[in-house]
Amino acid sequence: MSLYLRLLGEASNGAGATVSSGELARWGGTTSAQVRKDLSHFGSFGKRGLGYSVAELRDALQGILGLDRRWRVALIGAGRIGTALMSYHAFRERGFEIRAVFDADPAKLGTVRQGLKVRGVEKLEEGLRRDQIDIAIIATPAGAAREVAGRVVKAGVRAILNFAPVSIEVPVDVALRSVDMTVELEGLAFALNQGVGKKQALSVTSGS
Amino acid sequence: MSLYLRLLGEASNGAGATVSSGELARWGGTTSAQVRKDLSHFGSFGKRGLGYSVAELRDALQGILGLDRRWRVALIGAGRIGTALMSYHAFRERGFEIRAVFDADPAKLGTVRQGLKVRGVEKLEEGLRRDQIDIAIIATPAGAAREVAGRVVKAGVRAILNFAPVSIEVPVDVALRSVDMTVELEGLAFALNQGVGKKQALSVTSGS
DNA sequence: ACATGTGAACTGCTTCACAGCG
DNA sequence: CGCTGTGAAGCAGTTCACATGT
Repeated sequence: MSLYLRLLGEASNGAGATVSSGELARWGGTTSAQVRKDLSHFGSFGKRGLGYSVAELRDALQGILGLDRRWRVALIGAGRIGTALMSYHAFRERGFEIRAVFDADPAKLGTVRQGLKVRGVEKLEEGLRRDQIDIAIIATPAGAAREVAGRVVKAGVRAILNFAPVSIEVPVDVALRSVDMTVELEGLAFALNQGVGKKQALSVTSGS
Repeated sequence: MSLYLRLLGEASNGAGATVSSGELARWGGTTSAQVRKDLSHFGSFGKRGLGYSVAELRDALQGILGLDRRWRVALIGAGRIGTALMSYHAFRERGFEIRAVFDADPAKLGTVRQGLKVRGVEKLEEGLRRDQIDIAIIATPAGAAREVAGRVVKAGVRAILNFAPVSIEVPVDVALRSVDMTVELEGLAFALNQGVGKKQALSVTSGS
């Protein structure tokens, strides 16, 4: 749960050098037992009677989540969402470096955005391999997403973040995450329709 | 699960007028029993020995998900992500209309983007109420997200879609969804770190 | 005394298996 | 005969409760 890592980052400002499972729980909207189970699954980081050292726990989580190294990311699709992602500083801060950008539109080919030259999709496989890309972000129109995903997988990339509003199938040895804003909005509409505000609530967040 | 609705939309091109639970399952990456359970939870839409009528099921799901009406959406934050969302046609197609845009930057105040005039955040509460906003999308920098969320809730909006990379707390009678791209990438990094490609896979999608 | 770490009970969801209807 | 709808079994993840260590 990379959520904890974020919580720690927020907590380190002003809070003491130690946090209890209860504090983390209140912050994260869960229970203290939940927090302890989650963390204990990876090892024993806490000190009994005290809690968890913020700094220690943060370092441990960074190691577990693989944030102690840099990841090479390719962005496929330089449309509205793609360009927004290029300038999303939170990525770089967390060790995710966008090293390559591809697009099918010849008009965009060769243009430089955020210091990155847009390459043609026909050079996708070659580029992914040459730049040793770890993670591919698909920000193409829905129609192109499936084909792109297939090519990305064939080129040997084993992690895909999909922003296109289509379901994508990948081999079991490829990690896939989909961010579908329409689905999220529909979830909210559903909640409102069921009568949030009457007695029941809905609060969903995706975790690691 | 609004995922089914999307699948139906994709299936309606070319496929027959009827689908079996097995077909939906393969498309959605689950099992036939799962599909039947999910759908049966809201009623009996299928015909035994045949399957589900694509058109009938789609209409039923639209009703359940509240997509038979239009939802009034406000966008708070007209930065990179915000502007990308404004031109995201999939929203409008699904009945989500962005009716108001707010931003704190005086330079953007009054400018028109995608046919929407940017208003100052100080008029947030007034605007939300006047335009009878159903859903607020928070696309502000991380630092401002919490304050904005609080004001939105106080103004009576009961559904929030948060794009800022911070955890937000809302009363139980407010529906909240968070789209955190950094968390998604971290999830992928974690999967790669654990050795996807060895024997285990990770495939996560958020549903309704 | 305080807060972790963990076995035990529990809850909710997924899978199985089959009766029933077209 | 095929596929749905659903009770029953199985499983994973959460909550409870307490023993243990500082």
